[in-house]
Amino acid sequence: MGELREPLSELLKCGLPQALEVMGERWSFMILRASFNGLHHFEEFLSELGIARNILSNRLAKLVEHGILKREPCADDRRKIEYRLTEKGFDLLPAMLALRQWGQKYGAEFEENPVLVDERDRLPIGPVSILAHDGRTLTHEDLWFTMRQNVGKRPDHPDFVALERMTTGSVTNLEETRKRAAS
Amino acid sequence: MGELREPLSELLKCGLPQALEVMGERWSFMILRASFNGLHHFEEFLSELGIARNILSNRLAKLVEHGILKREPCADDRRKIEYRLTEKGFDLLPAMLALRQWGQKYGAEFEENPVLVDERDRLPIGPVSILAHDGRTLTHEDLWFTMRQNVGKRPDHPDFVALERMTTGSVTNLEETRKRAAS
DNA sequence: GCGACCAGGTTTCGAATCAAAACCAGTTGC
DNA sequence: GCAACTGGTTTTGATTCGAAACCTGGTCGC
Repeated sequence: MGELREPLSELLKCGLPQALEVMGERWSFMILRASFNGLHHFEEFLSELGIARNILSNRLAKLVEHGILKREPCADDRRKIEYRLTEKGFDLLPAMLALRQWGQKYGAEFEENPVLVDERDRLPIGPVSILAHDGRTLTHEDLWFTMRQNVGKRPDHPDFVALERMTTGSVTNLEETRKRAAS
Repeated sequence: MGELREPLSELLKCGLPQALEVMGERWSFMILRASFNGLHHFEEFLSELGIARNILSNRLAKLVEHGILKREPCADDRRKIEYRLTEKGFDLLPAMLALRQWGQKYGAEFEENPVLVDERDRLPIGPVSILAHDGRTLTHEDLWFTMRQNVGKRPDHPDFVALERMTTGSVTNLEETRKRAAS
């Protein structure tokens, strides 16, 4: 009962630490944004971002090392190196846009220009969203943690073990649930 | 024509720098995650995260200063302070989940447990997604930059000024567009 | 081919940030 | 009143950051 809380916290080893290992460092997201904006060369990043030379060198190396960018010599001018997003890099777009939209919403000195639109109808994109498996958009109030073996089961299912409401951390476990089911 | 590229880059002052001002610092996202997991007290964060005392103190102060957490003395025990997410803090959930899912997808030593499910059917949530205004999910290939005044206009519209494909940075401008429209 | 120049780094060194540990100040339980 | 607990601050070294100088190929003009 009481011991559910603690193990649950302990078990919450999610992907966040791994994500932050690279992207948590200063400039990583700004370099990523520049890549998404079509920049490919060292000197372009350098002048666009106003980052120190050695730090840029270091970050690009780390992003390459982690497979977010790929580094290849330019065919036509072998002085130049091209840094391009990999599939893994492209997959960071939702995270970057979510951060960006949040910063825009609350940092907002002025409205942004240019604006991101979708190809189909040229209207601004909507907010980056958390979707259920069937496409409904969810908020933090809709989210719960549960053990893998409980997926899809109602909390009064006999095999149910534990469930925790995200954010509040209020726990529903077998005993409590049985009581509620019986009453 | 050629001068479009440069001003576009210059103008891309998006919300990202403002977002990173707070959330770009080490531990900020981990503290946020802990808050979403229902932790509220200094010593809880301390033992859960393994962060240094002074750094935690500093980060909590900054998160409060930026309105992501609110700090209030506990009613029943005035030694304790409660740190709770504000609306602005809750709005970081998509960004945090997107990062987390990305880290899970590529860092994945083992499958995560517990898992996030939605209240309705207890099935695992889907990937955090970029949505068009009408709810279609978009990828980076669907995204373009355009000036605010062009929103909703086709590129062959007479008032159209400039448009840039995200990622590749290939530019469509008035002259090119007219040519294509005429041919 | 040769010297000037350019892209992309590395090195050096002072400034800022991080982390571990010790210390400090209100509250509370007894 | 006194020990223990919560949430800090201070101090001191280790790590990281940033500005500027230097280095090493590749390219270009001629």
